[in-house]
Amino acid sequence: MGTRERRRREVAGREQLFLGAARDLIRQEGLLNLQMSRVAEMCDYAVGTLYQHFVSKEDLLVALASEEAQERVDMFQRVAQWKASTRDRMLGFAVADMLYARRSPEHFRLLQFAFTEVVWTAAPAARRQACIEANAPLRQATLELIDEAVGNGDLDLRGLRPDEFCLAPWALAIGMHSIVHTKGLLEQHGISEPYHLMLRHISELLNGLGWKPLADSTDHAALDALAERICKEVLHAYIC
Amino acid sequence: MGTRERRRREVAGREQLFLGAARDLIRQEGLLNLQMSRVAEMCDYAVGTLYQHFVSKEDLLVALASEEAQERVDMFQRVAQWKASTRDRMLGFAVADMLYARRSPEHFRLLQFAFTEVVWTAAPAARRQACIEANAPLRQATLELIDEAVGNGDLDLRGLRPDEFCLAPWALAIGMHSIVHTKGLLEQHGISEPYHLMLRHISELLNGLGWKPLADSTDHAALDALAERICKEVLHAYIC
DNA sequence: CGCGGATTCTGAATTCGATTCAAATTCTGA
DNA sequence: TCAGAATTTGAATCGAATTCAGAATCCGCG
Repeated sequence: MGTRERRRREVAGREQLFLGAARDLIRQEGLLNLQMSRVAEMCDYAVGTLYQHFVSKEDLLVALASEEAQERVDMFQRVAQWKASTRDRMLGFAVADMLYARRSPEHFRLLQFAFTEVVWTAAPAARRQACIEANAPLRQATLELIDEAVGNGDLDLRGLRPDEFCLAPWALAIGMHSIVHTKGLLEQHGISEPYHLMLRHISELLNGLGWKPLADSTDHAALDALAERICKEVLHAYIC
Repeated sequence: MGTRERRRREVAGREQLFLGAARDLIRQEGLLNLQMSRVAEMCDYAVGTLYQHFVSKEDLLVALASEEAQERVDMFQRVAQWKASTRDRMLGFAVADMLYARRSPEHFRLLQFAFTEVVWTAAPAARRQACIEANAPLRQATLELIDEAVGNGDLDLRGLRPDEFCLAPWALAIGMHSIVHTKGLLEQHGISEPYHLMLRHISELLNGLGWKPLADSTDHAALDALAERICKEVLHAYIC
C-alpha cells in the first residue's frame, strides 16, 4: 500500500515547514540570532525531529539557501525566454538579479554566509552539492545564451570557453552583492544606487567583451529605458 | 615618568601577539576551529586577558582582518608609484590582488567571513570602522589614479563620480575572490586559472569603460607580458 | 623601604545554545 | 489485537564563549 509513500510526503512537507520557519525567524531577528530550538518550537516539533532533517545548523542554512534559489532561477528563465537580442537578455539577467536582491536582501546575506568557509565546510557534502545544483540553472541559462550569441555572430569568445567568459559578469554581480550587503561600506563611498550602477557597469563590461550590438556608454537614458522595459515586459510579476 | 607610556606599549605589543597567534592557529587548523582559549594559551596568558583586548571573538576576527590589510596596502602603494601609464597601473592593482590572494588565501577567507552579517554585526562599531579605514588606502590609491587618468585625458568618467567608477573593477575583484575561495564552485566550471582570467576580464572591463590606451583583447600574449613585467619590476618582493 | 589603593591578571565558574540519545509514542503488517 | 520497527520527544550532555571574584602586581607617597 501507499502508506509508506504518504509518510514520505509528509516528511518532505515537514522539511519545507522547517525551512519556512527558519526563513521567518531570520527575517524577524536576523541570521545572528537564529536558534535551532526556536525553529523546532515554531513548528511544534521537538528539536530531535528537526535534527532528523538537518544534521546541523549549517546543514539547515545551506538547505535554506538552496530552496530560496528557485525564485531567482524562475526569473532568469523568464528572461531567457524573452524575445530580444542576446545582449539585451544578458542585461536582463542583471536586472533580474537586481530585482531579486531588492526583494530578498536576506537571501544574499544568507548566501554570503553559507559560502563562507566556516559554514560551507561544516555542511554535509551532499547538501553542498544540492546547493550548487539548485543554482546551476542560472549558470546553464547564461551558458546557453552565450552559445546562442556566438552562434548568430553577436559574440566572439576570443579563445575563451563559455564558462570562462561568463565568469566576468558573474564575478561583477557577486562582488556587487557582497559590497551592497556589507553594512557601512557604501556609505563611505557615498553610493546610493549601487544596482543602478551595476547595470551600467555590466553594460560597459559587455562592450569591452565585444558583445554586439555595442551600446553607447554615454546614453544613460537608453540603458534606463531598457531596464525599465525588462521590468515591465518580462519581470513584472517580481517587482516589489 | 614614562612608566605609564611603557606599559601602554607593552599592552599594544600584546595585541599583536594575540593576533599573530590567532593567525597561526587559523593557518594550522582553519577558521572553523579557532578557539579563544587556544589563542590565549598559545600566548601564555589567561583568557580573561585576551578579553581585555577583544570584547568578543568577532572583535578579534575583524581586528585580524584589519591588521592583515597592511600588506595588501603596501603592494598597492608600490604599484601606485610605478612609472607607467595610468591604465597599466590599474592593471597593476589587479596583479597585486592576484599575488596577494595566492600568498594569503586565508586572508580572503577571513575577510569573507568578517564581512558576513553575523560576524560584522557582532563586532563593535569602532572595530568595524578601523577595519574599513585599514582598507581605505586601497580605495584612496585607486581614486587618485582615476583622477590622474581623467586629468591627462586617459579616461572620461561620462558623468560618474570616481567612487562610482571604481565600483566596477572593485566588484569584479571581490566577486572573483569570493568565487575562488568557495570550495567546489570553480571545479564545476572547469576553471583552473581564475586569477589569470580576472586580469583578462579586468582589461576588457577597462576597455569597455574607455580607459585609454585601449588594449587589443585578442592579444593574450601582450597582457601576459604586462602581468609578468609588473611582477618583475614592481612586485618582485611579494612573489610567493 | 613599606604601605594602601588602583590596576591588571587569572582561570574556575557560568552561560548559552547546539547536539545527543534513552525512553515514550506511534506505526506497521500479520 | 499484538510484537516488533520506526519515529518522536525533550531533558541531559557537551563545547566553547564569556564573566567575574579573588590573587597578584604596580604605583606614588610617607
